[in-house]
Amino acid sequence: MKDQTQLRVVQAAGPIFADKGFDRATIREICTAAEANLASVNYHFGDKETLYLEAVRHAHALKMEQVPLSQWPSNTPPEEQLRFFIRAMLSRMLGTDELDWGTRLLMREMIEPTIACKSIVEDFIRPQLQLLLSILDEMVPQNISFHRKHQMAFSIVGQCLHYRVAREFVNLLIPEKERAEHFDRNHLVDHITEFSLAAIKNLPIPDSSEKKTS
Amino acid sequence: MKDQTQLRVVQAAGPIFADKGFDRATIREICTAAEANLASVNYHFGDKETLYLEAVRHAHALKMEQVPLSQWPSNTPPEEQLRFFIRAMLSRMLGTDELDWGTRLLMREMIEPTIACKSIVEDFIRPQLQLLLSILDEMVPQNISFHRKHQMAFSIVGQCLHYRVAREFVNLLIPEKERAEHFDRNHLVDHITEFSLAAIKNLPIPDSSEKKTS
DNA sequence: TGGCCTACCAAACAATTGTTTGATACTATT
DNA sequence: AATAGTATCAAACAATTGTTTGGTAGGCCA
Repeated sequence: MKDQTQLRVVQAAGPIFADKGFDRATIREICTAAEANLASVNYHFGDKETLYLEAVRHAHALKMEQVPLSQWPSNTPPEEQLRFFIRAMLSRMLGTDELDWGTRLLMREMIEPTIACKSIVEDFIRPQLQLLLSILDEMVPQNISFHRKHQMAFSIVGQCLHYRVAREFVNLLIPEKERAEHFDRNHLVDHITEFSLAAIKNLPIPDSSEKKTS
Repeated sequence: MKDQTQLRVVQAAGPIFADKGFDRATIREICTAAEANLASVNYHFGDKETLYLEAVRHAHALKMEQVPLSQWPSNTPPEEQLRFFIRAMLSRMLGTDELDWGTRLLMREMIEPTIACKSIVEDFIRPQLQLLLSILDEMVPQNISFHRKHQMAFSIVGQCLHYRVAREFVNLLIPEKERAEHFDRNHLVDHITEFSLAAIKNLPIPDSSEKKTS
């Protein structure tokens, strides 16, 4: 049977799309990397855009199978669950540059959404959000509203996201030495966890009354 | 004197680069928008890339003059200063789509830094960070360390950044109605401010001892 | 006036890139 | 064995795009 060139092409396309973007990535480069003929993209996928879509879905499927959502004992206290969650999310985002092209693809979808965006959110993002919400559920009053729980969740996610999205800015803002010493993954997990826990536990709980909006 | 075509080109280039990116934006489109000849880019700027740089610098200069950093009475309590700061930052990020191309350019620089990145950080980002740090200074113990203050600042910035970077994801995750009602600018300012204040005021202050890192 | 420089323009150029084509080997089916 | 279908390939194609060119108009100065 043929040498699975279709598969080789998708696999080669992922990293290339990830770090050069849709436009800068050329079919020629992808096919060369996949050791496939130039025409194989149009033969197997129709055009460049559907190859991109397929590559994103492939990356997404990979992430799903290699990063299981939750895996802690069922009796883990919610505070520790949150720490685990944050650790996992930060790990995914700050992945060493070898194999984090999946995340890079995701970032691109964020600021320049394509058709792949919707399925990514439903299959990949939403389950994570649900998990985070269920952790929060054990720490906040039962009667808290939908949107407040979501706002808290986004506050936590945002803190993690920052170190990926604004990574280059952080590098320029924080001196090398300081960064190596206090902004590595472990310290960031600790900080974000404690910052968030302190916030969650001391947040005022006015749910029905409107708040001052200056 | 000539019709300032050089200026017209930079001005036209900004929005186009912002929403199509460097590659998708064509010199022809820019020149058409600027009502300038196709050759003017190469005549006035040398090549496409330096035009891009000039456009970014131009956008950046505009932002600087139209969004003054702080303007609150000197006796404003730090809690309210923080609220103002967050409001200003969110406003800049969620700007109505007409004139927020400056921010869009910034986003692109974040995830795909060019040579313009460094000067943007120094002239635009760092002053904002300094201002935020000075606000925090009035709310945290004096002896708190450099990196912990910066981590707090990043936690605040990250929460705001999230709603811009992951905007499309939020739109898909939160139903339209809910979003219009509880995720508009005013409500987000309130939430982020209170979340951050609760965190800041209740954060443990272990500065010398290492923390658990699971 | 006559030269000189700058700004501008229409047209052409050269390189890249996505896509198509026609042929060839190979497999499976009848 | 003959046929049909699939996968692969080298080469060509067509469109786009950044860049260059040669020329024109007009201001400025000697």
